[in-house]
Amino acid sequence: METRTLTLDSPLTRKLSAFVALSDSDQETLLHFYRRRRRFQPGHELIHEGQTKASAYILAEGWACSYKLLSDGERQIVDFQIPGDFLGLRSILFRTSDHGIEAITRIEASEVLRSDILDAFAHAPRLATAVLWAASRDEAMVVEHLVNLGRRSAEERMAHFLLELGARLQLVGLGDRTGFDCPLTQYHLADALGLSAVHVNRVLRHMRENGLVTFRNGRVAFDDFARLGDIAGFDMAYLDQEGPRLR
Amino acid sequence: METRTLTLDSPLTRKLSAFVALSDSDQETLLHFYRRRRRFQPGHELIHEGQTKASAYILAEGWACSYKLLSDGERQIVDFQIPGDFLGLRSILFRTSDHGIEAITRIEASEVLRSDILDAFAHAPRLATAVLWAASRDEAMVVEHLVNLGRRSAEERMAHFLLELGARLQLVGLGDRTGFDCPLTQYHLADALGLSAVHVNRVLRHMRENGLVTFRNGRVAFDDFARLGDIAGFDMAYLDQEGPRLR
DNA sequence: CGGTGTGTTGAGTAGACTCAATATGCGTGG
DNA sequence: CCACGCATATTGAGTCTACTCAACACACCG
Repeated sequence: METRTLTLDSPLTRKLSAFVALSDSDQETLLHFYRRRRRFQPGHELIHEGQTKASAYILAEGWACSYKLLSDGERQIVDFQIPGDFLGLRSILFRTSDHGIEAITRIEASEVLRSDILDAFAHAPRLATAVLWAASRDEAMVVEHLVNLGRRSAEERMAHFLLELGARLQLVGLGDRTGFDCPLTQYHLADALGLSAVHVNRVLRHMRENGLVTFRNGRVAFDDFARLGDIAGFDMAYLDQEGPRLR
Repeated sequence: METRTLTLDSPLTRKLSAFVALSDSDQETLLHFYRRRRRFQPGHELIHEGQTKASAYILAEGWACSYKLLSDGERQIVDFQIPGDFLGLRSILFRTSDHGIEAITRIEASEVLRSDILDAFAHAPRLATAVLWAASRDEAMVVEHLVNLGRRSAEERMAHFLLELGARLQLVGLGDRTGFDCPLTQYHLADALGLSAVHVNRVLRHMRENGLVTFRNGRVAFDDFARLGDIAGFDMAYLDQEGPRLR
């Protein structure tokens, strides 16, 4: 029954395989993405907004975030990236990057050149479909984030955000129902949730005092998972990943 | 110099050609997408949130919007679709649709089945790359919308939204520097911008009285394009479409 | 000619913001 | 080992943006 001879257990291979059945040759092509392993310090800007010729990366270790800057100096964090995530895809598909990407912790990542991607698509066409699928799942997360900003109160946003992050981390084995380790500052939360840092602090205090969730010393602890889900209206359907759909 | 014998001038062909040079055979495959022409009344729900087995559509005429509903009955409009736009791609890539799509005006659209897409990707692999490219451009718009909701004031949001819509309509010949015809109600604007309908009304009045823009009787008139762009911090780089990039 | 959808305006409220001061923790250099 | 600086977290006070509720205007349509 087992037709695969290769069992490449990289996070990316696993992620893409969730959408499209990849042949051995497809998987071998993917290997090329892991040739250029890099290491970056916290705060390092991997991709600069407006940069031309940018690379993409596959995150192996640590946290990063993608963001856009506004003319008045404020910033909006679009998404956080955790181990296994692809990062900066749009910045290689387009001439100039429409967003910046910054390391939050010390990170390890494989640099993927524009030519790596395009060659891969040319030699292993199914990869293009697989990447489209993965990119669409990322887009679904951005859309949910957008709903969060547009129609939810500060506390609902926070609840939703922490639950989504928790769910994503669980998928890669970095958290469980009780909580997860989290290197983000309240400024990161503010920039992601469209709030002021001061208000983030107040909201966190309120939620802690109400026995919902405790964010302290780099750890998020879910004190009442069920009630948190109620407040957030958290569905999780959009994070859905199921077995290979295309043979 | 001209290697193409086919000149299929559909909006979608033009859009995809902006990213990837399509062969005659690719373009012929695309033709299959136009077999099932449909017509829908205003308010018709083309895709229901949570629907399984949904189709996608290519919009030929009229306006539509994609949205998500919240448990309390509110809705957040994620994007508006205008002629030439692809609509509901994520709803066929995933088992269940994470968003709804509704006709705003009477519309004409070609229904694209899941199998149409997947067959096309199998027979004309470059199409998968082209669609990935187009989907990424759409994602860039969603990201800019997200920034709008997270970090801009009501007036800035409105300015940015109207300018973006104007720019997109210009690309398909449905508007110019002076303005464009717009079938949206103030409720649509409210649901898109994360504001209450009452506040949308006030903001529009304020902008009209300040000689910025006039939205009346189904027409948006830019009274001071430059100042509007200043207020919005409108860049337009993310809408960028240039000649074929991949041969 | 009344009903329904849309737009308009006023009055009062509340959630989130800004400014400002004060902790707390950590790394570096003396 | 202590002192200092810097980043982050916390709390208070006052303000403002955008919201809710409510009333009314206008147009289109059956």
